[in-house]
Amino acid sequence: MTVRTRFAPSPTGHLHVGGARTALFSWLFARSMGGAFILRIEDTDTARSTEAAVEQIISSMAWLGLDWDEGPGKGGACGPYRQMERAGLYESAAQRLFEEGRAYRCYCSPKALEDARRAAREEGRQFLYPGTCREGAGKQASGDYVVRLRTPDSGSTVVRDLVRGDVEFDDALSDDFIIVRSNGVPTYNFAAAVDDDAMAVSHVIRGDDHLPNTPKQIHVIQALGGTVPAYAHLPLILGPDQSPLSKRHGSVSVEEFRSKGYIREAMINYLALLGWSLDGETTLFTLEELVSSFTLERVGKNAAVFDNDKLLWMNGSHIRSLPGNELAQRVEEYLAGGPLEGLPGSDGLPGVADLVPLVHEKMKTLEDFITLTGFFFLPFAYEEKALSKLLDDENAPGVLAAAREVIAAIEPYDAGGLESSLRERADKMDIKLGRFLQPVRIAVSGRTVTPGMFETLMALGREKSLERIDAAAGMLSSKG
RNA sequence: GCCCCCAUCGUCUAGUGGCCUAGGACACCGCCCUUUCAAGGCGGCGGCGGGGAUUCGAAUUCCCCUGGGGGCACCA
Repeated sequence: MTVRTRFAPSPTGHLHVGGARTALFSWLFARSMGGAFILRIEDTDTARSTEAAVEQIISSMAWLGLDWDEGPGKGGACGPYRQMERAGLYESAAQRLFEEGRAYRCYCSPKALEDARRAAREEGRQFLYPGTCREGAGKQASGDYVVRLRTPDSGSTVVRDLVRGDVEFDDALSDDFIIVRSNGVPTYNFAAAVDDDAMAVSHVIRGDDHLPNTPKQIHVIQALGGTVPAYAHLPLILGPDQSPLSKRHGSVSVEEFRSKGYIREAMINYLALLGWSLDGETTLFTLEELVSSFTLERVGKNAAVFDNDKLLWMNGSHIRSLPGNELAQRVEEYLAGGPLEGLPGSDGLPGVADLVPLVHEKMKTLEDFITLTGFFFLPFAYEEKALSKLLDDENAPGVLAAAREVIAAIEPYDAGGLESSLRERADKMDIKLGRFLQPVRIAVSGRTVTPGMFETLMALGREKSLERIDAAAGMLSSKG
């Protein structure tokens, strides 16, 4: 059997990390089985769906590297891949079911049903559509109607789930649900099932919240005479307080993480481990490694809390394993379009490629590049903490004067020479290197944390270094 | 209320009856390295929700309870 999976988001907002995780698992499964991955846009909720959201989702998926074999912008044998463009299919499917007596028209007013529902709730019992229009109601030829699927009154429907095992639902507890609204638009459970069948989806991989819907979809597919696919319901992703992850927990969209300087490798790796594990030992994976080791059998059943700390650590780890030139490229891309674009490297300033090697191992996000190296290309300013440390250091004036002398005199001006001469000078003054370098660091960068001092002095250049040291020394002496 | 799912360190998890005095990772705390900060190395803290049952033996099997979550729409 050919494996065909699909990711079917409804375009009502950005791609959420939960959705991304679902997409990733579907993608991984398809890729690992040599199957096809389909992207299908479920935009039947016309009130909430937007074109901008479609574009957002597509761009987030592309950024993550989750490419699809069939879908928007790609085409495919089972298209179109947007449900609103497939209206005819649902219509004819519903018509067929109606003609075969597997579905019927229901003329009950929404108001009457709502009242009955409320009454049932107040009495504490579950409301089930009573089947008022089930038999012979088609004769009633006037008024709005919806189409309902005739479902079994007894027996049970078993969902064969690859992560949960078999889950049994009592058919007596479900009713004849609506498959076509009075406005002619199909409902989710109908459209999704028709499409899964029409697109020959072999494995439906989706969030846990869809498990209770599954028997309905199975009923649709069976009524259609189709083949019921295998299902795999993934556990939910929770926020730190164990409630379902939502905006109030902070960043939840892939786009937000991207703009905060997270890289796709880390995002993918982290998401993969949210609900899946290889052996409990291996934590760092490349996309290729995930493809070769992913299996549905290793997907866990319990909901997982999204841990920003671990993601951050993992991002740093993946940044560190990027080749230097690749990281520089990512930083350039990250800066592109922002206020800093083109600033590093302009006007004799050190460029991104010059600076990246100095901070490569310190960066946890691409955004860190800016905080770590900003003093090279942004207008000089002291950090408050750094300034007070400089002011409090009684060695500062002497050290600055000595360092100035060394830096001004050294020939050639290189990191090795700088290091040995500065070390020698610190030695002579009987000051430990760390204490000696700190005032210089602050004078030159305005910060207490910088890349290695000698590399920093090199990247900044002799002239600028001296300039800043002189400014600091001047400030110190005028202050008394 | 009814139906369904889930339950190992704070978090992500390994674990499928003896290899578990429960392993790894993040976080946290020490120490080492060191030019600041990271990174790295070493060590530490910390967990099987509760009760029954099966068994020579349960984290692992079964039942109940508790807790958390999902669903019960002309939303998806």
